[in-house]
Amino acid sequence: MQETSERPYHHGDLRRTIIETAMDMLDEEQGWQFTLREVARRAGVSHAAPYKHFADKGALLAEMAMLGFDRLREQLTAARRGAFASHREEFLTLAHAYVGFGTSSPALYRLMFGADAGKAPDIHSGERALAAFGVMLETLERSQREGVLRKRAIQGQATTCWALVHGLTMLSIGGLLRPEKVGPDAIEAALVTLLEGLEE
Amino acid sequence: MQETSERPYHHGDLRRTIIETAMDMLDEEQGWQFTLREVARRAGVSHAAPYKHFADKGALLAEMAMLGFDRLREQLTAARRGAFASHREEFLTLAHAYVGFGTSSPALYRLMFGADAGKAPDIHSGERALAAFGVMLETLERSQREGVLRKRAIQGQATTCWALVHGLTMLSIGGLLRPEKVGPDAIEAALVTLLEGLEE
DNA sequence: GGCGGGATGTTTTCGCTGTCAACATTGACG
DNA sequence: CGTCAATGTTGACAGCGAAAACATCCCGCC
Repeated sequence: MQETSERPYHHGDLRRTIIETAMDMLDEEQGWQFTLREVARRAGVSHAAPYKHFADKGALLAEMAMLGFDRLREQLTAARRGAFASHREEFLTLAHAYVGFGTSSPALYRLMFGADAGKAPDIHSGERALAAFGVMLETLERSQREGVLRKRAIQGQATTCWALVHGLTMLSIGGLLRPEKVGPDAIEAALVTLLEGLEE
Repeated sequence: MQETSERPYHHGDLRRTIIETAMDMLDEEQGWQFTLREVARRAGVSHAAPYKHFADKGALLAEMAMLGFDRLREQLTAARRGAFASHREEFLTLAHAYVGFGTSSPALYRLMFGADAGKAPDIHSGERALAAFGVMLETLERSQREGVLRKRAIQGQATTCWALVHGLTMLSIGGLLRPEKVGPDAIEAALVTLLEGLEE
């Protein structure tokens, strides 16, 4: 009854296991400096096994980034599902969901927008990333159609929102928006200020 | 007349040379994956020489990030020196200088705000970094004193500005604000929208 | 039923890296 | 003039990403 060596030669679902293990390490190490060999070790396979599923480490990171965009989209659509008293409340909820995603998965968020992601040419043009951005854009468009926002080029307004929220997220991740530095409600204040610039 | 071996045993100013070489490679490789050994090679010294000046690669990167904050401060103060027709013009000039710094030194900017920088605990609390942030803060405070802005907590307004500008810079660096994607004046539009939220 | 090939995993090997320790050279200061 | 600290060099070590050669297994086809 020696079950230590029961492991079959083929893992069965290594690709998924590798991604999950790598995701765990991304969180633990707060960065993607983790070793592909260590991922393999944790997954219980030889150090070269991952190369049967990913051309190189960059390919694995790219896949992880995509997964990040999927999760972001899910989290945003989930946040939008509620009933809102006002456009303003809806906007704020969505924005907080976005920032919350980043602060609860800081390393993943950084990976999604990092320089390495930019090297894989179309990470941000792929439909999985665009779907996430789309959630924000739709909400904005609807608000504009209903006359709550100034009628300006929607792209400009979307850029403004996105940049502000992205900036808040990044700064927050970096620990630069801690309450003792910028006050307790800095994020909320920033979002409200943005709204007042957007609204009529 | 063999001047190849004229090199003295001691370099004379290796610390500076290493930093400059590393800065060059930071630009070329669009990231800080460059090799310490390659830096040494280019500097014409042995592969271990850098360790006489930097405890490890992280220490070199931290010093480079500090240098980045120095440059940012210089660029911002330089931009502020002109004469401005309005507070609005001054603000826009400053903001463009900030974004311009980031887009003309993308890898350096990323390094300054990257996760690795966050590991060296006080990179963003050191006076060199705070001096850069201070330029923006001063300008904002002056505008508020002169009654151009809503009188709200200055920290909240500063956070808003900083987050928006930081976000614009990051997105721009990532190539996500290219004119064919978000229109030609997206950055300008975002800044104006922000101003309208800040102003009375 | 068996067999052959493609997918998946392992082992081995390579060059390279960051870091360290031991040693060499030099200039400054007693 | 001698010695010491700062600075540079050489050589070593373990670990890494990647590729090549080899092993195992599952699946469809005869």
